[in-house]
Amino acid sequence: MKTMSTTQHRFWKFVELGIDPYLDVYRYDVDIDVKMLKNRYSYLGKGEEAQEKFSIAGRIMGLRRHGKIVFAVLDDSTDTIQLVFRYDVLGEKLWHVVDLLNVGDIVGVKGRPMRTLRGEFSLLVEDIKVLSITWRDYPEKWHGLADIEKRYRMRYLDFVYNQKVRKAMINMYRIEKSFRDFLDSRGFIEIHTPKLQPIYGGALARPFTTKMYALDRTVYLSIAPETYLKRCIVGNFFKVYEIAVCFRNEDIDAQHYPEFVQIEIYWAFADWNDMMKLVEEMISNAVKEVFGDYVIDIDRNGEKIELDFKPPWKRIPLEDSIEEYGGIKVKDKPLEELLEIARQLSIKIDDFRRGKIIEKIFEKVVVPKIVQPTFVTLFPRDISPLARPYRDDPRYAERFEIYIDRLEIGNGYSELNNPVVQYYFFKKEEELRVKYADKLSHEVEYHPMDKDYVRALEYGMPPTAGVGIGIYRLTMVLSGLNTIKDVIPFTIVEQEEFQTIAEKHQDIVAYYVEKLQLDKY
RNA sequence: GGGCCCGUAGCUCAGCCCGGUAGAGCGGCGGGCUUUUAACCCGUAGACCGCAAAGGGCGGAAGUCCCGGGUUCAAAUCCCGGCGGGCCCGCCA
Repeated sequence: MKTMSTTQHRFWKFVELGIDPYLDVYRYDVDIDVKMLKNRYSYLGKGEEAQEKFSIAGRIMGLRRHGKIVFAVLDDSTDTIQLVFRYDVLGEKLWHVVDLLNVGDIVGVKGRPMRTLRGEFSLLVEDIKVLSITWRDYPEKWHGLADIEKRYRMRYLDFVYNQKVRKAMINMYRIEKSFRDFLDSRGFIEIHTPKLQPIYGGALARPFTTKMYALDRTVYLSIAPETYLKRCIVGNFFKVYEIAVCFRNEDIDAQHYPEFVQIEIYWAFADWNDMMKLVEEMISNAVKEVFGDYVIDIDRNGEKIELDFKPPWKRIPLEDSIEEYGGIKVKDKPLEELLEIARQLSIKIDDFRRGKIIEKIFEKVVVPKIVQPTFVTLFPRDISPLARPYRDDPRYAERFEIYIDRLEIGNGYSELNNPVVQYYFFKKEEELRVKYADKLSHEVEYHPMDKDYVRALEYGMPPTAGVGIGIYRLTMVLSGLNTIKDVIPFTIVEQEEFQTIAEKHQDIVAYYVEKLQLDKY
């Protein structure tokens, strides 16, 4: 808003006209949405008007004033439509209202569908009701809201202005719905696991800690639902999943955010191969449902990418991929040679497990080259403490990761159901933690010992396959967005100093205190 | 944790390198225009503070160009520190 030293606030002009939406208007009868209206009257020719009247409501996104005719753009969240306000149609009184409109105001309008001489489908407005006003100026129409800081600070404006972000929100909802429908049709049920846990686990990450006053103890925010969903398997829920919020106290970048959503699926009597089939079917099915085809075109910062989700996806063992994509042989190489390869690739190694080094090399030379949906299989056993050793060679785990457009989207394996080996792996993880603790402080994470989980396995877990798929990352890839924060509805920003309208305009505060008798009741 | 970049009117930005009274477009306000599509044309206020206000006012102040210091006759501009945001690297998906 303007500073009020030279101008009366627009609000008072509405009051003069006898309009105060906060006092007068509590609802508005909408009888069609813009998308449907446009479809129904697509046949209208230039200059033609329909006879039926419709009421629609939404936000004014543009105003073009031409004297006794005004064109506006209304966004009702399904689509936008041009409104035509004509003096001769509206009459003196309503014309004053149109005169006061600003971009950002919320209105309900009633009128007849028409097509202008220039061919623009419109609503010829016969009645208008102001449902809410904006007290702040909206961004410039051409650039919209471009400042990145403001976009995250005022995400509601980002939603209004940035179609790609808006679409991503809808895409994400539809993908999740598609996953749920798909799993439901196969007999899976969703179970919500605790977000507050006494022992964190199911992934290797630094947790958030918080205080639970009821029990006077420290608890961890869930870093993954895995160990609880597998307890469900032990509990004879043989097909379970959860679309779970996970918290990991790590840094933020274009691919990571401390709070994120993933779907984890556990399927008893199946192994990793079954799970890969399920995953490629589930994701490709969702892509087809949401985007209409298995093959989709992505615009990533002007770079055109075609992604083909039609099953089956490429499968390649991790060590083979390093050779295929990077021309480097790592299979059966001694540790010293692996370290030398890492050094030449200028990879900093501070965790000297063989598998970790191979994984690093993989991330450096292979990941930036995988564009089409791909399963990378056979991960080193020593960095997979919850996975089952590969049946043909115990140096590997029956584990796969899903890569799409150079991003790790998911991770799955034949679940380790042997409580004795599970305990042994946890013990090893503990030792690693101790070994590197003083050297690296918080830099390297290991899976903590979880005896309660081991006991659950001791009651007998069937052979089971599991997978986790990052919903934000998948949505980000499918929406052509470059940073994960763009698909997260609201991200954290530091507090900022600013004044509210009430702080700036005591006269308006006084008006409402009087009108609503706020000081009396 | 390390490196780099950005912060100027409600919005989008220029000005900074090379110090000399703070700019444009959009938006606002006033006027014109009954078929526009970032409409157009004319005029105008607006960057900090205070006071007035049924109507576009009055006054202060060389003064917050994110904030605080410094250099200088003079700082939006140069230097140092901080705050906020972004990008890259390390770590987690």
